[in-house]
Amino acid sequence: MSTKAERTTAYIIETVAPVFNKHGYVGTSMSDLTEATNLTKGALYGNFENKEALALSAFEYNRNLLLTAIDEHLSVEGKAMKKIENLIEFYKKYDIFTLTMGGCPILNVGIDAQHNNRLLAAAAKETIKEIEGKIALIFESGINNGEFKLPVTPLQFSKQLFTIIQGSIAMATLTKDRKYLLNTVTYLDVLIKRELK
Amino acid sequence: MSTKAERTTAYIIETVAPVFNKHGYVGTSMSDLTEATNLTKGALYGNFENKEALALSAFEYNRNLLLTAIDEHLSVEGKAMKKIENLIEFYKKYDIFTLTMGGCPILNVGIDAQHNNRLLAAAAKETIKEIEGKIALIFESGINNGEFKLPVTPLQFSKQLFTIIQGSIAMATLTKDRKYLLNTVTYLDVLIKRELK
DNA sequence: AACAATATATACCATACAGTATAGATTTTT
DNA sequence: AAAAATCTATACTGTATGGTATATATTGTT
Repeated sequence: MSTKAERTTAYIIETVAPVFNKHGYVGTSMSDLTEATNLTKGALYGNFENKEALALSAFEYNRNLLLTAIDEHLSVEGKAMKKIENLIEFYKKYDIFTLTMGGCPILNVGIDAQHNNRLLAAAAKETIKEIEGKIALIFESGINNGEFKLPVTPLQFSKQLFTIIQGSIAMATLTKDRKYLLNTVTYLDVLIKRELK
Repeated sequence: MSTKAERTTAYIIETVAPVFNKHGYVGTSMSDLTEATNLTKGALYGNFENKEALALSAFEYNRNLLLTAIDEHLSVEGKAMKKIENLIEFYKKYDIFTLTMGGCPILNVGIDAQHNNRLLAAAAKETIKEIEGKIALIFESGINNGEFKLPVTPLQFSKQLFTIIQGSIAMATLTKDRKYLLNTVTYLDVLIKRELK
């Protein structure tokens, strides 16, 4: 069983993660965090070196939630195409999935940190690379199984797929209209099946 | 000819716009702005009511630069398809276009302001609507001229087109890799020609 | 149960923040 | 060129910021 201190650290990260994700690194103050956690500065600074360390842990937490969800949807039984379809279904409801964390962490943190925090910006970039890699692996297996052929390399196809997904996430976020997710991600489904021969 | 005060106001907006666009509303301090403009607080507060008014004017300035560029590319001589192609060419070099303003104002301001400033968030949303409307008009004219047919309404097609464009802008920004713009926007070109029959 | 180790609360620091009052400088108008 | 209007610099609010020192509680260990 975990120690009290470990559970407190975990509690802080969980509680703080949506606050950072919503309001950004500079937009989140230490008092925002003491308020959210109902802890004092002493507790926060006892468990984390500074605000930046907190923000990095918070992003890592959200990132792990996302990567785990993606892994789950990609590890469904069946052919490669089935796995991709399952991932697309996940992204149709991505707004609901990211509701508790306060929006897409890649987009929010990545854009927010761009000119404000190198480490956070790098972490967001790295997460994109990981997701693209995961999707590319599925396409690769589909090719190796003779399931389909791709017009470009698996990684390139994965990048373009994820670009369209990220576009619909951005648009749904910016306009507060989930139809962008539904429509464009649905279109993506049609698109892929037409492209894979 | 314009008065000195008007020119100062214009100078402030121009100078301040990229700062706000890069660092966001909360991430930009009044002293950042006095530094950038080489003016004092007195000058800034003499010309603008407060920080929010400055940020709104700054966004409006960037937004106008963008809308003007889009208008220019859509008003090229020729058929509707030619206009769309011209717009796509513009977005291939969008990173260069937005270099001086410090990135895409819609994405930066829209995401940054999401949970920090209602007016800015609404302004970004409104700008998206305007752009989608402009593109939809071109598709509409193409249909009316008998140039092509669309599988969905002009506005819906425009929305999906812009979603993919905004996706490649987001990805290019987050990864600092302009290939996302080149590749996905190029793919978009192929896609449209296949879709329009 | 007593002790050592650790975690948290309180009070505080220097600095930075948005915003203001006012005096002096510069335009604009007459 | 003088007067009125306007713009800008300076000096100053009060408050909030991230971070720290230290005393007090709370845990974990023996």
